[in-house]
Amino acid sequence: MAVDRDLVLRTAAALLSRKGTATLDEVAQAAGISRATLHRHFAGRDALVRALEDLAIAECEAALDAARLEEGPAADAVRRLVGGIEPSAGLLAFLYTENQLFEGAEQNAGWARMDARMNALFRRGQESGEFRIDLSPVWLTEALYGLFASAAWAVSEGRVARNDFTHLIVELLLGGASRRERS
Amino acid sequence: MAVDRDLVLRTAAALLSRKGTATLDEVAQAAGISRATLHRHFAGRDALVRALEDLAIAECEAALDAARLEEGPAADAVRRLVGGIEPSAGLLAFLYTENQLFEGAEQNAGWARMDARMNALFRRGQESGEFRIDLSPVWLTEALYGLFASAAWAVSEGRVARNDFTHLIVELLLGGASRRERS
DNA sequence: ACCTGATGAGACACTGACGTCTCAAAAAAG
DNA sequence: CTTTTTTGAGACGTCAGTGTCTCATCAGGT
Repeated sequence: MAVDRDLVLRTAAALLSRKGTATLDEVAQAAGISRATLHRHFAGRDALVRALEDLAIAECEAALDAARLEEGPAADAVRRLVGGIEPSAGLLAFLYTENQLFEGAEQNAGWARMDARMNALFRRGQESGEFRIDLSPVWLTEALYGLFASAAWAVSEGRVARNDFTHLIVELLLGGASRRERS
Repeated sequence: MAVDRDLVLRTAAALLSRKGTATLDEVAQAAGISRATLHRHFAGRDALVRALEDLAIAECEAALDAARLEEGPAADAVRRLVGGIEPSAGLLAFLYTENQLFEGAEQNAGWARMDARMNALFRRGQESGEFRIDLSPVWLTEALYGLFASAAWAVSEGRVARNDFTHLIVELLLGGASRRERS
Protein backbone atom coordinates (compact mmCIF):
# COMPACT_ATOMS: atom_id res chain seq x y z
CA MET A 1 0.00 0.00 0.00
CA ALA A 2 2.25 2.67 1.24
CA VAL A 3 0.15 5.69 0.40
CA ASP A 4 1.79 7.85 -2.22
CA ARG A 5 2.49 10.89 -0.10
CA ASP A 6 3.26 13.04 -3.07
CA LEU A 7 0.07 12.08 -4.82
CA VAL A 8 -1.92 12.91 -1.71
CA LEU A 9 -0.24 16.29 -1.57
CA ARG A 10 -1.00 17.05 -5.18
CA THR A 11 -4.61 16.02 -4.81
CA ALA A 12 -4.93 18.17 -1.72
CA ALA A 13 -3.33 21.04 -3.59
CA ALA A 14 -5.80 20.71 -6.43
CA LEU A 15 -8.75 20.64 -4.06
CA LEU A 16 -7.61 23.41 -1.75
CA SER A 17 -6.77 25.61 -4.71
CA ARG A 18 -10.41 25.49 -5.65
CA LYS A 19 -11.93 25.42 -2.17
CA GLY A 20 -9.62 26.84 0.43
CA THR A 21 -11.89 25.87 3.31
CA ALA A 22 -12.21 22.22 2.37
CA THR A 23 -12.50 19.87 5.32
CA LEU A 24 -9.89 17.27 6.12
CA ASP A 25 -12.59 14.73 5.36
CA GLU A 26 -12.94 16.22 1.91
CA VAL A 27 -9.20 16.27 1.39
CA ALA A 28 -8.94 12.64 2.40
CA GLN A 29 -11.87 11.64 0.24
CA ALA A 30 -10.43 13.51 -2.73
CA ALA A 31 -7.17 11.65 -2.26
CA GLY A 32 -9.03 8.36 -2.03
CA ILE A 33 -7.87 7.59 1.49
CA SER A 34 -9.47 7.71 4.89
CA ARG A 35 -9.16 10.61 7.25
CA ALA A 36 -7.28 8.35 9.66
CA THR A 37 -4.65 7.60 7.08
CA LEU A 38 -4.41 11.25 6.14
CA HIS A 39 -3.73 11.95 9.79
CA ARG A 40 -1.03 9.31 9.90
CA HIS A 41 0.89 11.14 7.20
CA PHE A 42 0.15 14.73 8.19
CA ALA A 43 -0.29 15.48 11.86
CA GLY A 44 -3.04 18.02 11.21
CA ARG A 45 -4.25 20.73 8.96
CA ASP A 46 -1.29 22.93 9.83
CA ALA A 47 1.15 20.20 8.97
CA LEU A 48 -0.66 19.62 5.69
CA VAL A 49 -0.47 23.26 4.78
CA ARG A 50 3.20 23.35 5.72
CA ALA A 51 3.81 20.36 3.50
CA LEU A 52 1.98 22.12 0.69
CA GLU A 53 4.17 25.14 1.26
CA ASP A 54 7.24 22.99 1.00
CA LEU A 55 5.91 21.46 -2.20
CA ALA A 56 5.05 24.81 -3.72
CA ILE A 57 8.38 26.29 -2.75
CA ALA A 58 10.23 23.33 -4.17
CA GLU A 59 8.32 23.58 -7.44
CA CYS A 60 8.80 27.31 -7.68
CA GLU A 61 12.47 27.16 -6.89
CA ALA A 62 12.84 24.50 -9.54
CA ALA A 63 11.06 26.86 -11.92
CA LEU A 64 13.36 29.67 -10.82
CA ASP A 65 16.36 27.50 -11.58
CA ALA A 66 14.98 26.36 -14.91
CA ALA A 67 14.19 29.91 -15.96
CA ARG A 68 17.89 30.86 -15.83
CA LEU A 69 17.09 34.31 -14.48
CA GLU A 70 20.56 35.61 -15.10
CA GLU A 71 20.65 34.81 -18.78
CA GLY A 72 19.65 37.09 -21.61
CA PRO A 73 17.12 39.89 -21.43
CA ALA A 74 15.28 40.12 -18.12
CA ALA A 75 11.97 40.22 -19.97
CA ASP A 76 12.67 36.83 -21.51
CA ALA A 77 13.64 35.48 -18.10
CA VAL A 78 10.30 36.66 -16.76
CA ARG A 79 8.54 34.88 -19.59
CA ARG A 80 10.38 31.66 -18.85
CA LEU A 81 9.67 32.04 -15.16
CA VAL A 82 5.95 32.60 -15.51
CA GLY A 83 5.67 29.71 -17.90
CA GLY A 84 7.53 27.49 -15.49
CA ILE A 85 5.44 28.47 -12.49
CA GLU A 86 2.14 28.12 -14.32
CA PRO A 87 1.54 24.50 -13.21
CA SER A 88 1.91 25.57 -9.60
CA ALA A 89 -0.25 28.66 -9.92
CA GLY A 90 -3.36 27.21 -8.29
CA LEU A 91 -1.40 26.03 -5.31
CA LEU A 92 0.40 29.33 -5.15
CA ALA A 93 -2.89 31.21 -5.16
CA PHE A 94 -4.17 29.13 -2.29
CA LEU A 95 -1.06 29.70 -0.20
CA TYR A 96 -0.99 33.38 -1.09
CA THR A 97 -4.42 33.96 0.42
CA GLU A 98 -3.71 31.50 3.23
CA ASN A 99 -0.66 33.49 4.29
CA GLN A 100 -2.81 36.52 4.91
CA LEU A 101 -4.39 34.57 7.74
CA PHE A 102 -1.12 33.60 9.40
CA GLU A 103 -1.01 36.44 11.85
CA GLY A 104 1.92 35.88 14.09
CA ALA A 105 3.10 32.48 12.91
CA GLU A 106 6.53 32.61 11.37
CA GLN A 107 6.62 32.28 7.62
CA ASN A 108 8.42 29.55 5.76
CA ALA A 109 11.88 30.83 4.91
CA GLY A 110 11.39 29.62 1.35
CA TRP A 111 9.10 32.52 0.54
CA ALA A 112 11.82 34.97 1.43
CA ARG A 113 14.24 33.12 -0.82
CA MET A 114 11.78 33.23 -3.70
CA ASP A 115 11.05 36.91 -3.11
CA ALA A 116 14.73 37.67 -3.11
CA ARG A 117 15.34 35.94 -6.41
CA MET A 118 12.39 37.63 -8.07
CA ASN A 119 13.41 40.98 -6.69
CA ALA A 120 16.87 40.42 -8.07
CA LEU A 121 15.45 39.61 -11.47
CA PHE A 122 13.41 42.78 -11.60
CA ARG A 123 16.32 44.80 -10.30
CA ARG A 124 18.53 43.37 -13.00
CA GLY A 125 15.95 44.40 -15.55
CA GLN A 126 15.94 47.90 -14.16
CA GLU A 127 19.69 48.19 -14.14
CA SER A 128 19.91 46.96 -17.70
CA GLY A 129 17.41 49.61 -18.73
CA GLU A 130 14.71 47.14 -19.75
CA PHE A 131 12.32 47.92 -16.93
CA ARG A 132 11.13 51.24 -15.67
CA ILE A 133 12.55 52.33 -12.36
CA ASP A 134 9.49 53.99 -10.85
CA LEU A 135 8.02 50.61 -9.94
CA SER A 136 10.08 48.94 -7.24
CA PRO A 137 11.16 45.31 -7.55
CA VAL A 138 9.26 44.61 -4.36
CA TRP A 139 6.05 45.86 -5.84
CA LEU A 140 6.62 44.02 -9.10
CA THR A 141 7.15 40.81 -7.19
CA GLU A 142 4.04 41.40 -5.14
CA ALA A 143 2.05 42.24 -8.24
CA LEU A 144 3.24 39.08 -9.94
CA TYR A 145 1.91 37.01 -7.06
CA GLY A 146 -1.37 38.87 -7.28
CA LEU A 147 -1.64 38.31 -11.00
CA PHE A 148 -0.92 34.63 -10.51
CA ALA A 149 -3.73 34.41 -8.00
CA SER A 150 -6.14 36.41 -10.14
CA ALA A 151 -5.41 34.39 -13.22
CA ALA A 152 -5.61 31.06 -11.40
CA TRP A 153 -8.96 32.01 -9.96
CA ALA A 154 -10.25 33.41 -13.24
CA VAL A 155 -9.28 30.19 -14.98
CA SER A 156 -11.01 28.02 -12.39
CA GLU A 157 -14.09 30.22 -12.72
CA GLY A 158 -13.99 29.81 -16.45
CA ARG A 159 -13.59 33.51 -17.08
CA VAL A 160 -10.38 33.13 -19.03
CA ALA A 161 -8.99 30.23 -21.01
CA ARG A 162 -6.37 28.10 -19.33
CA ASN A 163 -4.25 28.26 -22.47
CA ASP A 164 -3.96 32.02 -22.18
CA PHE A 165 -2.70 31.87 -18.62
CA THR A 166 0.96 32.62 -19.17
CA HIS A 167 0.38 35.02 -22.00
CA LEU A 168 -2.07 37.15 -20.03
CA ILE A 169 0.16 37.43 -17.01
CA VAL A 170 3.38 38.05 -18.86
CA GLU A 171 1.93 40.59 -21.24
CA LEU A 172 0.20 42.57 -18.53
CA LEU A 173 3.12 42.48 -16.14
CA LEU A 174 5.83 43.19 -18.70
CA GLY A 175 3.83 45.82 -20.44
CA GLY A 176 3.83 47.62 -17.14
CA ALA A 177 7.29 46.76 -16.08
CA SER A 178 9.07 47.28 -19.36
CA ARG A 179 10.20 50.75 -20.17
CA ARG A 180 7.98 52.32 -22.75
CA GLU A 181 9.37 52.48 -26.22
CA ARG A 182 10.03 55.92 -27.66
CA SER A 183 6.85 57.50 -28.95
CA MET B 1 -27.57 55.21 22.27
CA ALA B 2 -28.57 53.80 18.94
CA VAL B 3 -25.38 52.20 17.73
CA ASP B 4 -23.95 53.83 14.63
CA ARG B 5 -24.47 50.99 12.18
CA ASP B 6 -22.28 52.54 9.57
CA LEU B 7 -19.42 53.04 12.01
CA VAL B 8 -19.69 49.42 13.10
CA LEU B 9 -19.51 48.33 9.49
CA ARG B 10 -16.45 50.43 8.80
CA THR B 11 -14.71 49.17 11.89
CA ALA B 12 -15.52 45.60 10.92
CA ALA B 13 -14.24 46.29 7.44
CA ALA B 14 -10.97 47.62 8.76
CA LEU B 15 -10.49 44.64 11.03
CA LEU B 16 -11.54 41.97 8.57
CA SER B 17 -9.37 43.51 5.88
CA ARG B 18 -6.39 42.81 8.08
CA LYS B 19 -7.54 39.55 9.64
CA GLY B 20 -10.12 37.79 7.54
CA THR B 21 -10.75 35.12 10.15
CA ALA B 22 -11.50 37.52 12.99
CA THR B 23 -14.12 36.28 15.44
CA LEU B 24 -17.42 38.02 15.95
CA ASP B 25 -16.19 38.75 19.45
CA GLU B 26 -13.21 40.52 17.98
CA VAL B 27 -15.37 42.42 15.53
CA ALA B 28 -17.68 43.52 18.31
CA GLN B 29 -14.79 44.50 20.55
CA ALA B 30 -13.14 46.44 17.76
CA ALA B 31 -16.38 48.32 17.24
CA GLY B 32 -16.64 49.00 20.95
CA ILE B 33 -19.92 47.15 21.37
CA SER B 34 -20.92 43.84 22.84
CA ARG B 35 -21.40 40.73 20.78
CA ALA B 36 -25.07 40.75 21.73
CA THR B 37 -25.53 44.19 20.25
CA LEU B 38 -23.58 43.21 17.17
CA HIS B 39 -26.00 40.33 16.78
CA ARG B 40 -28.98 42.66 17.13
CA HIS B 41 -27.81 44.63 14.12
CA PHE B 42 -26.46 41.79 12.00
CA ALA B 43 -28.13 38.42 12.28
CA GLY B 44 -24.83 36.56 11.98
CA ARG B 45 -21.51 36.41 10.27
CA ASP B 46 -23.12 35.87 6.89
CA ALA B 47 -25.35 38.87 7.32
CA LEU B 48 -22.34 40.94 8.36
CA VAL B 49 -20.39 39.92 5.30
CA ARG B 50 -23.40 40.65 3.11
CA ALA B 51 -23.67 44.07 4.66
CA LEU B 52 -19.98 44.62 4.01
CA GLU B 53 -20.55 43.59 0.42
CA ASP B 54 -23.33 46.10 0.12
CA LEU B 55 -21.10 48.76 1.61
CA ALA B 56 -18.21 47.94 -0.67
CA ILE B 57 -20.43 47.82 -3.71
CA ALA B 58 -22.02 51.12 -2.81
CA GLU B 59 -18.62 52.75 -2.34
CA CYS B 60 -17.26 51.31 -5.54
CA GLU B 61 -20.27 52.27 -7.56
CA ALA B 62 -19.97 55.76 -6.17
CA ALA B 63 -16.34 55.71 -7.27
CA LEU B 64 -17.42 54.45 -10.68
CA ASP B 65 -19.86 57.33 -10.97
CA ALA B 66 -17.35 59.88 -9.76
CA ALA B 67 -14.71 58.64 -12.18
CA ARG B 68 -16.88 59.59 -15.16
CA LEU B 69 -15.76 56.55 -17.11
CA GLU B 70 -17.21 57.83 -20.36
CA GLU B 71 -15.30 61.09 -20.37
CA GLY B 72 -11.97 61.73 -21.97
CA PRO B 73 -9.21 59.21 -22.53
CA ALA B 74 -9.92 55.80 -21.05
CA ALA B 75 -6.52 55.83 -19.38
CA ASP B 76 -7.44 58.93 -17.44
CA ALA B 77 -10.73 57.37 -16.46
CA VAL B 78 -8.83 54.38 -15.11
CA ARG B 79 -6.63 56.70 -13.10
CA ARG B 80 -9.65 58.44 -11.63
CA LEU B 81 -11.29 55.14 -10.90
CA VAL B 82 -8.33 53.59 -9.09
CA GLY B 83 -7.86 56.74 -7.07
CA GLY B 84 -11.51 56.70 -6.12
CA ILE B 85 -11.55 53.08 -5.12
CA GLU B 86 -8.35 53.28 -3.09
CA PRO B 87 -10.11 53.95 0.24
CA SER B 88 -12.15 50.80 -0.25
CA ALA B 89 -9.25 48.64 -1.35
CA GLY B 90 -8.75 46.83 1.93
CA LEU B 91 -12.40 45.91 2.12
CA LEU B 92 -12.35 44.91 -1.50
CA ALA B 93 -9.37 42.64 -0.92
CA PHE B 94 -11.14 40.94 1.94
CA LEU B 95 -14.27 40.33 -0.10
CA TYR B 96 -12.26 39.25 -3.11
CA THR B 97 -10.68 36.40 -1.20
CA GLU B 98 -13.90 35.73 0.69
CA ASN B 99 -15.77 35.21 -2.56
CA GLN B 100 -13.50 32.34 -3.46
CA LEU B 101 -14.99 30.49 -0.52
CA PHE B 102 -18.59 31.03 -1.53
CA GLU B 103 -19.03 27.82 -3.39
CA GLY B 104 -22.63 27.54 -4.41
CA ALA B 105 -24.05 30.60 -2.70
CA GLU B 106 -25.32 33.13 -5.17
CA GLN B 107 -23.20 36.21 -5.56
CA ASN B 108 -24.37 39.70 -4.90
CA ALA B 109 -25.64 41.14 -8.16
CA GLY B 110 -23.62 44.28 -7.49
CA TRP B 111 -20.39 42.56 -8.43
CA ALA B 112 -21.75 41.77 -11.86
CA ARG B 113 -22.76 45.40 -12.29
CA MET B 114 -19.29 46.57 -11.32
CA ASP B 115 -17.65 44.04 -13.59
CA ALA B 116 -19.80 45.16 -16.47
CA ARG B 117 -18.89 48.79 -16.02
CA MET B 118 -15.20 48.05 -15.78
CA ASN B 119 -15.36 45.77 -18.77
CA ALA B 120 -17.07 48.54 -20.69
CA LEU B 121 -14.36 50.97 -19.73
CA PHE B 122 -11.58 48.70 -20.94
CA ARG B 123 -13.52 47.90 -24.08
CA ARG B 124 -13.93 51.59 -24.77
CA GLY B 125 -10.21 52.01 -24.36
CA GLN B 126 -9.62 49.23 -26.84
CA GLU B 127 -12.04 50.62 -29.36
CA SER B 128 -10.50 54.05 -29.12
CA GLY B 129 -7.11 52.54 -29.77
CA GLU B 130 -5.67 53.42 -26.38
CA PHE B 131 -5.46 49.86 -25.07
CA ARG B 132 -4.06 46.80 -26.70
CA ILE B 133 -6.59 44.31 -27.90
CA ASP B 134 -4.80 41.09 -27.07
CA LEU B 135 -5.75 41.42 -23.40
CA SER B 136 -9.48 40.99 -22.96
CA PRO B 137 -11.51 43.43 -20.88
CA VAL B 138 -12.52 40.51 -18.66
CA TRP B 139 -8.90 39.74 -17.86
CA LEU B 140 -8.05 43.39 -17.32
CA THR B 141 -10.91 43.68 -14.87
CA GLU B 142 -9.84 40.54 -13.08
CA ALA B 143 -6.24 41.71 -12.99
CA LEU B 144 -7.30 45.03 -11.55
CA TYR B 145 -9.02 43.27 -8.68
CA GLY B 146 -5.92 41.20 -8.13
CA LEU B 147 -3.68 44.23 -8.11
CA PHE B 148 -5.99 45.94 -5.64
CA ALA B 149 -5.73 42.95 -3.35
CA SER B 150 -1.97 42.64 -3.75
CA ALA B 151 -1.39 46.29 -3.12
CA ALA B 152 -3.74 46.42 -0.15
CA TRP B 153 -1.98 43.48 1.41
CA ALA B 154 1.47 44.79 0.61
CA VAL B 155 0.58 48.09 2.23
CA SER B 156 -0.75 46.44 5.37
CA GLU B 157 2.42 44.38 5.54
CA GLY B 158 4.49 47.49 5.20
CA ARG B 159 6.13 46.33 2.00
CA VAL B 160 5.03 49.34 0.00
CA ALA B 161 4.12 52.85 1.07
CA ARG B 162 0.45 53.66 1.36
CA ASN B 163 1.02 56.88 -0.56
CA ASP B 164 2.20 54.95 -3.59
CA PHE B 165 -0.90 52.79 -3.69
CA THR B 166 -2.72 54.36 -6.60
CA HIS B 167 0.39 55.14 -8.56
CA LEU B 168 1.70 51.58 -8.39
CA ILE B 169 -1.55 50.02 -9.49
CA VAL B 170 -2.32 52.48 -12.24
CA GLU B 171 1.16 52.50 -13.69
CA LEU B 172 1.46 48.75 -13.73
CA LEU B 173 -2.00 48.15 -15.06
CA LEU B 174 -1.97 50.88 -17.68
CA GLY B 175 1.54 50.13 -18.77
CA GLY B 176 0.26 46.70 -19.60
CA ALA B 177 -3.08 47.70 -20.97
CA SER B 178 -2.01 50.67 -23.02
CA ARG B 179 -0.89 50.04 -26.51
CA ARG B 180 2.83 50.30 -26.82
CA GLU B 181 4.12 53.40 -28.47
CA ARG B 182 5.94 52.97 -31.78
CA SER B 183 9.50 51.92 -31.16
C1' DA C 1 -38.90 62.12 38.01
C1' DC C 2 -40.69 58.41 35.11
C1' DC C 3 -40.99 55.35 31.12
C1' DT C 4 -39.34 53.23 27.22
C1' DG C 5 -36.07 51.13 24.65
C1' DA C 6 -31.36 49.89 23.75
C1' DT C 7 -27.19 47.97 25.68
C1' DG C 8 -23.73 44.94 28.16
C1' DA C 9 -22.55 40.93 30.44
C1' DG C 10 -22.96 36.46 30.76
C1' DA C 11 -25.01 31.81 30.66
C1' DC C 12 -26.45 28.09 27.72
C1' DA C 13 -26.85 24.73 24.04
C1' DC C 14 -25.62 23.59 19.39
C1' DT C 15 -22.74 22.71 15.62
C1' DG C 16 -18.79 21.56 12.76
C1' DA C 17 -14.22 20.45 12.52
C1' DC C 18 -10.56 18.44 14.74
C1' DG C 19 -7.45 15.03 17.14
C1' DT C 20 -7.19 10.55 19.20
C1' DC C 21 -8.29 5.97 19.80
C1' DT C 22 -9.67 1.06 18.82
C1' DC C 23 -10.33 -2.91 16.04
C1' DA C 24 -11.05 -5.66 12.11
C1' DA C 25 -9.70 -6.21 7.34
C1' DA C 26 -6.41 -6.00 3.73
C1' DA C 27 -1.90 -5.82 1.90
C1' DA C 28 2.89 -6.66 2.07
C1' DA C 29 6.83 -9.18 3.80
C1' DG C 30 8.93 -13.26 5.47
C1' DC D 1 1.11 -19.94 5.05
C1' DT D 2 2.31 -16.92 8.81
C1' DT D 3 3.70 -12.64 10.48
C1' DT D 4 3.97 -7.83 10.24
C1' DT D 5 2.46 -3.54 8.77
C1' DT D 6 -0.79 -0.47 6.92
C1' DT D 7 -5.33 0.92 6.05
C1' DG D 8 -10.51 1.87 6.63
C1' DA D 9 -14.33 2.66 9.36
C1' DG D 10 -16.06 4.56 13.05
C1' DA D 11 -16.56 5.90 17.80
C1' DC D 12 -15.51 8.94 20.94
C1' DG D 13 -14.05 13.54 23.48
C1' DT D 14 -12.58 18.32 22.76
C1' DC D 15 -12.76 22.85 21.37
C1' DA D 16 -13.85 27.26 19.11
C1' DG D 17 -17.22 29.83 17.16
C1' DT D 18 -21.81 30.71 16.91
C1' DG D 19 -26.84 31.73 17.85
C1' DT D 20 -30.09 32.51 21.47
C1' DC D 21 -31.65 33.81 25.76
C1' DT D 22 -32.15 36.41 30.23
C1' DC D 23 -31.64 40.18 33.23
C1' DA D 24 -29.72 44.16 35.23
C1' DT D 25 -28.25 48.63 33.75
C1' DC D 26 -28.27 52.94 31.51
C1' DA D 27 -29.44 56.70 28.19
C1' DG D 28 -33.00 59.59 26.33
C1' DG D 29 -37.37 61.35 25.62
C1' DT D 30 -41.70 62.94 27.80
